[in-house]
Amino acid sequence: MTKTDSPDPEGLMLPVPGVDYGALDGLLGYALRRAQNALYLDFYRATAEWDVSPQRFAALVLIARNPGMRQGLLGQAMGLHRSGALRLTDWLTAQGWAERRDAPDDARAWGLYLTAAGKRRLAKLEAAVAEHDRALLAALGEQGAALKAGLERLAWVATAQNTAPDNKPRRQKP
Amino acid sequence: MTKTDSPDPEGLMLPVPGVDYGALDGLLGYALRRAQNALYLDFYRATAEWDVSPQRFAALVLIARNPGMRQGLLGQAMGLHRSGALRLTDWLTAQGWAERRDAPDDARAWGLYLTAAGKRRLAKLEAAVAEHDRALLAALGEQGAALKAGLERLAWVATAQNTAPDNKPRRQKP
DNA sequence: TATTGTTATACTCTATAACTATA
DNA sequence: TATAGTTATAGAGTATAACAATA
Repeated sequence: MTKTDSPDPEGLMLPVPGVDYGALDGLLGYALRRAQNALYLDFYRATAEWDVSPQRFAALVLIARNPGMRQGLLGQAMGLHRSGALRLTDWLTAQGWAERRDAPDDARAWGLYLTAAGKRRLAKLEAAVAEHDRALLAALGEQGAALKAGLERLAWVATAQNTAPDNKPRRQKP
Repeated sequence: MTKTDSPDPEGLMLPVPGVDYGALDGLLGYALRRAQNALYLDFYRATAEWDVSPQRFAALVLIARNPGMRQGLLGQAMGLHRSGALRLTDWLTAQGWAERRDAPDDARAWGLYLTAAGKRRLAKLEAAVAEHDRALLAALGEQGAALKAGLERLAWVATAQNTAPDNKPRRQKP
């Protein structure tokens, strides 16, 4: 008789001893992917109690700081397609954390607002996330601030290459 | 009559003027996400001609550098579940770029190898990716090397927090 | 009993396309 | 004709669970 499979989450993109990573080890992009993978898992650990993904956390913050914002603007700020912003908003309203109200100046649009429950949830999440980030920066020491500045510059540089006038036609994401 | 929707890829996680990002702007994790988003789109632009995702590119490199490697080891190296490694391998073999051969020492396992076509495709991809990375590093100047080192340290630090003996139980990825 | 790989299934994320109502 | 949001659908990506063959 075979044992029932144990849960097998993995997800840790650790370098495996004995595996040759070839060109990957030299790539800035691969280092970035490894770091993002590790931070993603760490974010989940830090917020395990509240079960909210980084994306949904970001949406809560944006709606809280920009009450009445349009669904489409939320999508634009988060790099999402309209349909993605719709599903994200659906989820937040289903949790009872956000609500759609008619926009006064445009009958086609909604204004998004956090509910009282949403504000309470966000307050807990923000505390956990801030503590998590603080612990990371502390572990990195003085390298931390430089790293954050470097990442911001990298985002800018990569975007500039992507939107340069003379580059090849852009392909859709898969 | 309504116009047919034009394609609407978006995906650019640019800061939107007039939107207040609140706590997000201060978080290392959010800076990392923005950078990864920008680099991801830039990778696609640089490799548009060959239509291979970063993940599939990494799999090609790993199989090329570790001929005969097990499917499970590929998954482990890439942070994938067994079933994910299976689907990735299925896709690579369907393209005619990789093949499964019986492992000599274990009748349950496969050894993975690139085909001649797979090696040719990888050579083109590696050239494009290396050039892409070189351009990025050049744009970053002396900050580039420090950034890469910082990312590697960040991955290590976040993993250490995640696997520390006294932390809370880990939740599954969503 | 544990491991390798498979099959089947499901959920999330994100896209495309076509549609409605409004501007 | 363009925009805000919706619906329906599809494809990655990744997970769970149960299974067979082998170790």
